[in-house]
Amino acid sequence: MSNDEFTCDCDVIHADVVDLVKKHMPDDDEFVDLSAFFKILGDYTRTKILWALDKNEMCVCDLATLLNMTKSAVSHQLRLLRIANLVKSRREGKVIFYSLADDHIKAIFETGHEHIREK
Amino acid sequence: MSNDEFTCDCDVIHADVVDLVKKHMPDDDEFVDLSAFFKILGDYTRTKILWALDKNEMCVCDLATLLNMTKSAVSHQLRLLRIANLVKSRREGKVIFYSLADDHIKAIFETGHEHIREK
DNA sequence: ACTACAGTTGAGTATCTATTCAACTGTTAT
DNA sequence: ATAACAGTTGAATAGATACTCAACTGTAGT
Repeated sequence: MSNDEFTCDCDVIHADVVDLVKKHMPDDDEFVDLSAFFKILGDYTRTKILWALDKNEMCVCDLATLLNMTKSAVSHQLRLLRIANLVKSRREGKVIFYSLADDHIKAIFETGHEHIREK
Repeated sequence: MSNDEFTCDCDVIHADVVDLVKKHMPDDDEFVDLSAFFKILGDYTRTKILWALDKNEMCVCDLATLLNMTKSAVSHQLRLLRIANLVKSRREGKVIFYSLADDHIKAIFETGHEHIREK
Protein backbone atom coordinates (compact mmCIF):
# COMPACT_ATOMS: atom_id res chain seq x y z
CA MET A 1 0.00 0.00 0.00
CA SER A 2 2.91 2.33 0.68
CA ASN A 3 4.94 0.87 -2.17
CA ASP A 4 3.63 3.38 -4.69
CA GLU A 5 6.03 5.11 -7.04
CA PHE A 6 6.80 8.53 -5.64
CA THR A 7 7.81 11.34 -7.95
CA CYS A 8 8.15 13.82 -5.09
CA ASP A 9 11.59 14.97 -4.02
CA CYS A 10 11.70 13.61 -0.47
CA ASP A 11 11.52 10.47 1.64
CA VAL A 12 8.30 9.52 3.36
CA ILE A 13 8.55 10.53 6.98
CA HIS A 14 5.27 9.35 8.43
CA ALA A 15 4.22 6.55 6.13
CA ASP A 16 1.43 5.45 8.48
CA VAL A 17 -0.23 8.86 8.41
CA VAL A 18 0.16 9.20 4.66
CA ASP A 19 -1.34 5.77 4.07
CA LEU A 20 -4.23 6.41 6.43
CA VAL A 21 -5.10 9.73 4.82
CA LYS A 22 -4.67 8.34 1.33
CA LYS A 23 -7.03 5.50 2.14
CA HIS A 24 -9.87 7.92 2.95
CA MET A 25 -9.07 10.34 0.13
CA PRO A 26 -12.06 11.09 -2.12
CA ASP A 27 -11.71 10.86 -5.89
CA ASP A 28 -9.87 13.63 -7.67
CA ASP A 29 -13.13 14.66 -9.34
CA GLU A 30 -14.50 15.75 -6.00
CA PHE A 31 -11.56 18.04 -5.35
CA VAL A 32 -11.79 19.40 -8.88
CA ASP A 33 -15.48 20.20 -8.43
CA LEU A 34 -15.07 21.61 -4.94
CA SER A 35 -12.17 23.88 -5.84
CA ALA A 36 -13.95 24.99 -9.01
CA PHE A 37 -16.96 25.95 -6.91
CA PHE A 38 -14.88 28.05 -4.52
CA LYS A 39 -12.95 29.56 -7.42
CA ILE A 40 -16.23 31.01 -8.64
CA LEU A 41 -16.84 32.60 -5.24
CA GLY A 42 -13.23 33.81 -5.07
CA ASP A 43 -13.62 36.89 -7.21
CA TYR A 44 -14.37 40.40 -6.02
CA THR A 45 -16.89 41.18 -8.76
CA ARG A 46 -18.74 37.87 -8.53
CA THR A 47 -18.91 38.12 -4.76
CA LYS A 48 -20.61 41.49 -5.05
CA ILE A 49 -22.99 40.22 -7.72
CA LEU A 50 -24.01 37.27 -5.58
CA TRP A 51 -24.46 39.47 -2.54
CA ALA A 52 -26.63 41.89 -4.54
CA LEU A 53 -28.77 39.12 -6.02
CA ASP A 54 -29.34 37.76 -2.55
CA LYS A 55 -30.98 41.09 -1.71
CA ASN A 56 -33.04 41.41 -4.90
CA GLU A 57 -33.36 39.94 -8.35
CA MET A 58 -31.66 42.35 -10.76
CA CYS A 59 -31.09 42.83 -14.47
CA VAL A 60 -27.69 43.31 -16.12
CA CYS A 61 -28.05 47.08 -16.32
CA ASP A 62 -28.96 47.31 -12.65
CA LEU A 63 -25.88 45.33 -11.73
CA ALA A 64 -23.69 47.32 -14.11
CA THR A 65 -24.93 50.53 -12.50
CA LEU A 66 -24.55 49.24 -8.97
CA LEU A 67 -21.02 47.95 -9.55
CA ASN A 68 -20.03 50.77 -11.90
CA MET A 69 -19.06 48.33 -14.63
CA THR A 70 -19.91 47.80 -18.28
CA LYS A 71 -22.78 45.52 -19.27
CA SER A 72 -20.28 43.32 -21.05
CA ALA A 73 -18.09 42.78 -18.01
CA VAL A 74 -21.11 41.96 -15.86
CA SER A 75 -22.54 39.65 -18.49
CA HIS A 76 -19.27 37.72 -18.74
CA GLN A 77 -19.30 37.12 -15.00
CA LEU A 78 -23.00 36.19 -14.99
CA ARG A 79 -22.20 33.61 -17.64
CA LEU A 80 -19.71 31.94 -15.30
CA LEU A 81 -22.19 32.10 -12.44
CA ARG A 82 -24.85 30.54 -14.69
CA ILE A 83 -22.55 27.70 -15.75
CA ALA A 84 -21.76 27.04 -12.10
CA ASN A 85 -25.49 26.90 -11.32
CA LEU A 86 -25.21 29.75 -8.87
CA VAL A 87 -27.67 32.09 -10.59
CA LYS A 88 -30.77 31.60 -12.71
CA SER A 89 -32.48 34.01 -15.09
CA ARG A 90 -35.93 34.82 -16.38
CA ARG A 91 -36.78 36.98 -19.36
CA GLU A 92 -39.40 39.75 -19.25
CA GLY A 93 -39.49 41.50 -22.59
CA LYS A 94 -36.07 42.96 -23.32
CA VAL A 95 -34.96 42.63 -19.72
CA ILE A 96 -33.43 39.52 -18.20
CA PHE A 97 -33.67 39.22 -14.43
CA TYR A 98 -31.05 37.30 -12.53
CA SER A 99 -31.49 35.74 -9.12
CA LEU A 100 -29.74 33.23 -6.88
CA ALA A 101 -30.21 29.60 -7.82
CA ASP A 102 -28.83 28.14 -4.66
CA ASP A 103 -29.82 28.38 -1.01
CA HIS A 104 -26.33 27.57 0.22
CA ILE A 105 -24.69 30.78 -0.87
CA LYS A 106 -25.98 32.80 2.05
CA ALA A 107 -24.79 30.12 4.48
CA ILE A 108 -21.40 29.92 2.84
CA PHE A 109 -21.00 33.71 2.93
CA GLU A 110 -21.88 33.67 6.61
CA THR A 111 -19.26 31.07 7.42
CA GLY A 112 -16.70 32.93 5.36
CA HIS A 113 -17.53 36.07 7.27
CA GLU A 114 -17.01 34.32 10.58
CA HIS A 115 -13.55 33.24 9.51
CA ILE A 116 -12.60 36.78 8.50
CA ARG A 117 -13.90 38.25 11.74
CA GLU A 118 -12.00 35.76 13.88
CA LYS A 119 -8.64 36.17 12.21
CA MET B 1 -29.26 59.28 -3.86
CA SER B 2 -29.64 58.07 -7.42
CA ASN B 3 -27.88 61.13 -8.82
CA ASP B 4 -24.43 59.48 -8.70
CA GLU B 5 -22.16 59.74 -11.69
CA PHE B 6 -22.42 56.52 -13.65
CA THR B 7 -19.53 55.36 -15.78
CA CYS B 8 -21.38 52.23 -16.89
CA ASP B 9 -22.66 52.00 -20.46
CA CYS B 10 -26.41 51.83 -19.84
CA ASP B 11 -29.40 53.65 -18.38
CA VAL B 12 -30.67 52.75 -14.95
CA ILE B 13 -33.69 50.54 -15.35
CA HIS B 14 -34.81 49.87 -11.81
CA ALA B 15 -33.42 52.82 -9.88
CA ASP B 16 -35.42 51.91 -6.79
CA VAL B 17 -33.88 48.45 -6.56
CA VAL B 18 -30.39 49.74 -7.25
CA ASP B 19 -30.72 52.41 -4.59
CA LEU B 20 -32.11 49.97 -2.04
CA VAL B 21 -29.35 47.44 -2.59
CA LYS B 22 -26.68 50.14 -2.65
CA LYS B 23 -27.92 51.46 0.68
CA HIS B 24 -27.33 48.12 2.40
CA MET B 25 -24.07 47.39 0.59
CA PRO B 26 -21.15 46.58 2.92
CA ASP B 27 -17.82 48.36 2.50
CA ASP B 28 -15.59 47.30 -0.37
CA ASP B 29 -13.10 45.94 2.16
CA GLU B 30 -15.54 43.26 3.19
CA PHE B 31 -15.93 42.03 -0.38
CA VAL B 32 -12.18 42.16 -0.88
CA ASP B 33 -11.61 40.04 2.24
CA LEU B 34 -14.43 37.63 1.50
CA SER B 35 -13.41 37.00 -2.10
CA ALA B 36 -9.75 36.67 -1.05
CA PHE B 37 -10.79 34.03 1.45
CA PHE B 38 -12.70 32.00 -1.15
CA LYS B 39 -9.89 32.47 -3.66
CA ILE B 40 -7.63 30.58 -1.26
CA LEU B 41 -10.11 27.70 -1.15
CA GLY B 42 -10.56 27.83 -4.91
CA ASP B 43 -7.47 25.90 -5.86
CA TYR B 44 -7.22 22.18 -6.46
CA THR B 45 -3.95 21.71 -4.58
CA ARG B 46 -4.90 23.83 -1.59
CA THR B 47 -8.27 22.10 -1.33
CA LYS B 48 -6.53 18.74 -1.07
CA ILE B 49 -4.05 20.06 1.48
CA LEU B 50 -6.82 21.42 3.66
CA TRP B 51 -8.79 18.21 3.37
CA ALA B 52 -5.72 16.16 4.35
CA LEU B 53 -4.86 18.40 7.31
CA ASP B 54 -8.41 18.05 8.52
CA LYS B 55 -7.76 14.31 8.81
CA ASN B 56 -4.29 14.56 10.42
CA GLU B 57 -1.56 17.05 11.09
CA MET B 58 1.13 16.48 8.49
CA CYS B 59 4.61 17.69 7.57
CA VAL B 60 5.63 19.06 4.18
CA CYS B 61 7.15 15.77 3.04
CA ASP B 62 4.02 13.86 4.00
CA LEU B 63 1.91 16.24 1.96
CA ALA B 64 4.36 16.18 -0.94
CA THR B 65 4.20 12.39 -0.96
CA LEU B 66 0.43 12.28 -0.62
CA LEU B 67 -0.14 14.79 -3.40
CA ASN B 68 2.77 13.61 -5.51
CA MET B 69 4.28 17.08 -5.63
CA THR B 70 7.64 18.66 -4.82
CA LYS B 71 8.32 20.03 -1.34
CA SER B 72 8.74 23.44 -2.91
CA ALA B 73 5.34 23.48 -4.56
CA VAL B 74 3.66 22.34 -1.35
CA SER B 75 5.59 24.85 0.72
CA HIS B 76 4.55 27.70 -1.55
CA GLN B 77 0.91 26.77 -1.11
CA LEU B 78 1.29 26.33 2.65
CA ARG B 79 2.68 29.83 2.78
CA LEU B 80 -0.51 31.20 1.23
CA LEU B 81 -2.61 29.14 3.62
CA ARG B 82 -0.56 30.44 6.55
CA ILE B 83 -0.99 34.06 5.47
CA ALA B 84 -4.73 33.48 5.18
CA ASN B 85 -4.78 32.06 8.70
CA LEU B 86 -6.11 28.74 7.49
CA VAL B 87 -3.26 26.58 8.76
CA LYS B 88 -0.86 26.77 11.68
CA SER B 89 2.48 25.04 12.20
CA ARG B 90 4.60 23.67 15.01
CA ARG B 91 8.24 22.69 14.81
CA GLU B 92 9.58 19.38 16.15
CA GLY B 93 13.26 19.09 15.36
CA LYS B 94 13.76 19.30 11.64
CA VAL B 95 10.13 18.58 10.93
CA ILE B 96 7.38 21.17 10.80
CA PHE B 97 3.86 19.89 11.35
CA TYR B 98 0.95 21.70 9.77
CA SER B 99 -2.65 21.58 10.95
CA LEU B 100 -5.87 23.46 10.41
CA ALA B 101 -6.15 26.79 12.19
CA ASP B 102 -9.84 27.28 11.66
CA ASP B 103 -12.91 25.32 12.70
CA HIS B 104 -14.99 26.72 9.85
CA ILE B 105 -13.23 24.92 7.04
CA LYS B 106 -14.99 21.62 7.58
CA ALA B 107 -18.37 23.36 7.66
CA ILE B 108 -17.56 25.33 4.52
CA PHE B 109 -16.45 22.19 2.70
CA GLU B 110 -19.69 20.49 3.71
CA THR B 111 -21.82 23.31 2.34
CA GLY B 112 -19.79 23.37 -0.85
CA HIS B 113 -20.32 19.66 -1.20
CA GLU B 114 -24.06 20.06 -0.83
CA HIS B 115 -24.11 22.57 -3.65
CA ILE B 116 -22.18 20.25 -5.94
CA ARG B 117 -24.40 17.28 -5.15
CA GLU B 118 -27.59 19.26 -5.80
CA LYS B 119 -26.58 20.67 -9.16
C1' DA C 1 -38.86 47.76 -42.16
C1' DC C 2 -36.41 50.36 -39.07
C1' DT C 3 -34.78 52.15 -34.70
C1' DA C 4 -33.61 51.57 -29.94
C1' DC C 5 -31.89 49.18 -26.35
C1' DA C 6 -30.96 44.88 -23.16
C1' DG C 7 -27.97 41.45 -23.32
C1' DT C 8 -24.46 38.12 -25.29
C1' DT C 9 -20.28 36.68 -27.34
C1' DG C 10 -15.41 36.08 -29.25
C1' DA C 11 -10.93 37.88 -29.76
C1' DG C 12 -7.35 40.45 -27.71
C1' DT C 13 -4.78 42.17 -23.79
C1' DA C 14 -2.96 42.88 -19.31
C1' DT C 15 -2.64 40.87 -15.09
C1' DC C 16 -2.40 37.23 -11.89
C1' DT C 17 -0.89 32.78 -10.25
C1' DA C 18 0.81 27.77 -9.71
C1' DT C 19 4.68 25.32 -10.48
C1' DT C 20 9.69 24.68 -11.46
C1' DC C 21 14.39 25.46 -10.50
C1' DA C 22 18.25 26.66 -7.84
C1' DA C 23 20.01 28.54 -3.88
C1' DC C 24 19.33 29.17 0.64
C1' DT C 25 18.27 28.47 6.24
C1' DG C 26 17.68 25.63 10.35
C1' DT C 27 18.18 21.54 12.91
C1' DT C 28 20.17 16.88 13.94
C1' DA C 29 23.72 13.50 14.01
C1' DT C 30 28.39 11.91 13.44
C1' DA D 1 33.14 20.98 11.46
C1' DT D 2 30.50 18.92 8.26
C1' DA D 3 27.20 16.04 6.19
C1' DA D 4 22.28 15.15 5.65
C1' DC D 5 17.85 16.46 5.20
C1' DA D 6 13.30 19.28 6.21
C1' DG D 7 11.71 23.31 4.77
C1' DT D 8 11.75 28.12 2.71
C1' DT D 9 12.34 31.55 -0.71
C1' DG D 10 12.96 34.46 -5.07
C1' DA D 11 13.08 34.57 -9.92
C1' DA D 12 11.40 32.70 -14.08
C1' DT D 13 7.91 30.52 -16.84
C1' DA D 14 3.64 28.77 -18.50
C1' DG D 15 -1.08 28.84 -18.08
C1' DA D 16 -5.41 30.94 -16.35
C1' DT D 17 -8.54 34.81 -16.17
C1' DA D 18 -11.04 39.53 -15.82
C1' DC D 19 -11.92 43.24 -18.47
C1' DT D 20 -12.21 45.91 -23.04
C1' DC D 21 -13.79 46.44 -27.51
C1' DA D 22 -16.54 45.62 -31.37
C1' DA D 23 -19.89 43.02 -33.49
C1' DC D 24 -23.70 40.51 -32.83
C1' DT D 25 -28.86 38.60 -31.22
C1' DG D 26 -33.48 39.24 -29.37
C1' DT D 27 -37.42 41.92 -28.21
C1' DA D 28 -40.44 46.17 -28.25
C1' DG D 29 -42.22 50.25 -30.28
C1' DT D 30 -43.13 53.24 -34.27
